Amino acid sequence: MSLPHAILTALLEKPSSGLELTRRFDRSIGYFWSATHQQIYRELGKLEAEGLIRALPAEQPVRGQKKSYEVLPAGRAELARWTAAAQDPKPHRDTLLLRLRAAAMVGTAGLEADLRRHLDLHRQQLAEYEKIEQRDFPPGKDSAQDRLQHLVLRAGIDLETFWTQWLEHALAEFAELPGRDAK
Amino acid sequence: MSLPHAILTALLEKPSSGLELTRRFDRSIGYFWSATHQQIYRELGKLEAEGLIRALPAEQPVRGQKKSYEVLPAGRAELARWTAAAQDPKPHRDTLLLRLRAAAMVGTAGLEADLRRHLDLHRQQLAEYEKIEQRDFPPGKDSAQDRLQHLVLRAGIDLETFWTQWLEHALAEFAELPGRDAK
DNA sequence: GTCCACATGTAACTGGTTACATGATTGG
DNA sequence: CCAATCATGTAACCAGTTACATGTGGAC
Repeated sequence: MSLPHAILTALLEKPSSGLELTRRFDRSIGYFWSATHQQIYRELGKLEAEGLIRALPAEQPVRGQKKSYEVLPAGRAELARWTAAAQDPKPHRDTLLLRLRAAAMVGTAGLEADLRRHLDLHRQQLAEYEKIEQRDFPPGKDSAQDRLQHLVLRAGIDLETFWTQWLEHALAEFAELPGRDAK
Repeated sequence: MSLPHAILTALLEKPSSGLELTRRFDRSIGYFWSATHQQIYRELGKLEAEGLIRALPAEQPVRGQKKSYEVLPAGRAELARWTAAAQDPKPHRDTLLLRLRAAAMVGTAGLEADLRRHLDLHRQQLAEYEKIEQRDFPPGKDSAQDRLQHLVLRAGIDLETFWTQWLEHALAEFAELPGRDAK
């Protein structure tokens, strides 16, 4: 039950239309909560029906016509409630680790190439985050909002750093494995 | 499409019944691919129907009676195929980071307590992983299988280390935030 | 003989993904 | 006026979650 709250957050940051939201879910917010445009439109409909957001301009119930939304007080209240409520961490699901464990049983043939590819992807993501950090968080900016958003970005940077290091370590191990395609 | 492969891996490590698998998905495998017993029974049915696994002993189609499975050659082949196939990383979804970003808009009231709770949970998990590392991977054990499994555990340890550090950092930031319940 | 733990399942629901449909606007 | 792009949506499907159902076997 987090997508609606992700959308509320995005709309509080800036009132937007469905497509604008979709674009922002491809960067920024999407870095830790991804969503497709289909999900977003579906959810916008629900949120509007529940009275948490409303369409901005003079009614435009026309298909193909831009429709922007803003958060209503009830929406802000719901987001505050949800943010403060205790939540248990969701169980992990990581395919790459699973594949490594599978490789311990059926052999590592073919896996190495994909590890390299992932390493590359993580390096790119890391570079992107670091660019964002330099652009959006210069030394001066440290209001409460800035600090919190910076903290989130920091998590992204540290996570990507972890993955690149771990993948480098894994590839090094692969290199000195006895039977490269061991049963 | 990873649950069946998680089960195949677990069954290759050791033929098991549904409940035994469930227990192992609460530790070990479950640390990076969790599953409930309902999922597991459903999937065991499918895998058997597809001829990737088979029930072990003299047919026991009795409810409430233990039924163990083993992997068939076709199952092993499918697992090897899947392990080697290129796969794109799945989009991230992290509620805690989302809540922090929401807090930048609606205030941090109430969030701090839950961060502390999460910090505690991650510390416990880290301690558990480290215990497992000492127990299962003493200096001598370094066959190809051991190395691969150790690599997976290493990822778990490093991830929990990252989270504990990040949460400590986040809590420190909270402590010196100007308006503790800033709008 | 009753209770409880072990063991296997069914059913309904929710959230995310994939594929497709449709209208509006703009540049050539 | 045609293609490309912007923009909003529908529908079918799939995986994971939650709630519940049912049977066995041993302890008391």
